[in-house]
Amino acid sequence: MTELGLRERKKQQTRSRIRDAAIRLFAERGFDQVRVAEVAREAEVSEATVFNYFASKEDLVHDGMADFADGLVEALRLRPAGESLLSAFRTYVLRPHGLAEDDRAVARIATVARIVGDSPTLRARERQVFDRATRALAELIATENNTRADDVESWVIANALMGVNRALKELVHSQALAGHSGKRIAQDVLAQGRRALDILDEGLARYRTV
Amino acid sequence: MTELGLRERKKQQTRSRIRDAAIRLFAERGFDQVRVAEVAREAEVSEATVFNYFASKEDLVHDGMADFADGLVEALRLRPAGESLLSAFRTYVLRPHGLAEDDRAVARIATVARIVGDSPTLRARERQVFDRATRALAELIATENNTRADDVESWVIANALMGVNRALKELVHSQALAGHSGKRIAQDVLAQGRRALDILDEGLARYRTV
DNA sequence: TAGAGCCACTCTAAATTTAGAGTCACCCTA
DNA sequence: TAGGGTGACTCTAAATTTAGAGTGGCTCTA
Repeated sequence: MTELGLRERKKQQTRSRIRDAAIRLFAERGFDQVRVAEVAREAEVSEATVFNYFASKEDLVHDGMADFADGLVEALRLRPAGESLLSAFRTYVLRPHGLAEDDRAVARIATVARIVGDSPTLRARERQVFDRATRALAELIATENNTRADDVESWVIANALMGVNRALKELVHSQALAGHSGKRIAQDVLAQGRRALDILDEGLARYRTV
Repeated sequence: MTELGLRERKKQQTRSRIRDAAIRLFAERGFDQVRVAEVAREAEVSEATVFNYFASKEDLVHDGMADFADGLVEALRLRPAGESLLSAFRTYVLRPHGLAEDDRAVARIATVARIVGDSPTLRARERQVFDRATRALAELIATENNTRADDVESWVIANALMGVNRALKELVHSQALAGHSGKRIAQDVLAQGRRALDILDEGLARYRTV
């Protein structure tokens, strides 16, 4: 499809080499026991180049995590004119993500999940990433509704939506760690995603009497 | 031994990738049927980079040939003070070249020999390479003897020495093409080398009556 | 608590690679 | 024999990578 030029192709290769090397070393010895210089050496690249591609050591792992979190915000921001927020969210949550056909990706996810789980630094960073995305989402909603940026309603909605997104990510991680197949994980994500969407639709009234 | 830095290591890798790609393509389709742009594509490098490393398309093949020819000149130029030219030449001819332990190198030599044999352009270039080296050797000898650069004696000696060098190269090529082992080739080179040196020692007197 | 060491990260200049346009010799064909 | 196409090779500016010398926070130890 996308005929990439030589320059662009090499950049992708370099980025992959660095990230793969990092994940491999982190998985072996733990995030804090590996220096960035070692990642660079393993990837056959200078330390400066590592920082050209990743803003921080933590980003070597959370690379895609920020993209994942921002992905929701962008999908909602760019939804077709006239479509409701909740409808666009439904589409986004139920979209195909390719895990069913890619067990190697599942294995990578499991590895990353373990690395993150083992490192307080990385868990903190993950919260930060989601927090920032949630903030951005709240601002988007507030803007669309012409309300103040710190409007409580925007925050509640943003948290609810990002919460679902994050919960599904957690689901994928735990399933991947449990060694489940991509196919099964995809099924579970779909089922749990629908349940979450239903809850959002109905609101919390049903919990009032619990 | 030699701890090469990252930059130098990558340059060697790039040079190898280009040369290997070129040899592979030339062996498949012939020297004239392959464009430099294709070599570049196969080596995953821009065309400009190919010319950064090799002055001409022909040098993709004769890469080492010029080094080989110049190697003799340099070895003689840098010989220990006081050692005679012929003595240094003997040392050079009988030096270990590693072919006995490297049958992959022998295979590469055979491939290159076939490519060169099939291309008039490349055969002409090979003659040119040896011619230039012979010229340089003659000048070196003339300089050392304080004679004019076009002194006949220097030329005779230079041609004799380079002739041996070249004959041994031809021997290696034909043996490699015949599929002989590196070990056997090394033995033959040594034996024939000694014979050649003997002839140089004795002079041509023995042929006077033939 | 001062000092030493470690390590993530930054900065700068130099080296290398790339894209792209252009030159030139050669061959082929009308 | 003029004109068009091909392909080796050159040139320039911009992009990328590297070496190497910092900076600054943190921890450990005397």
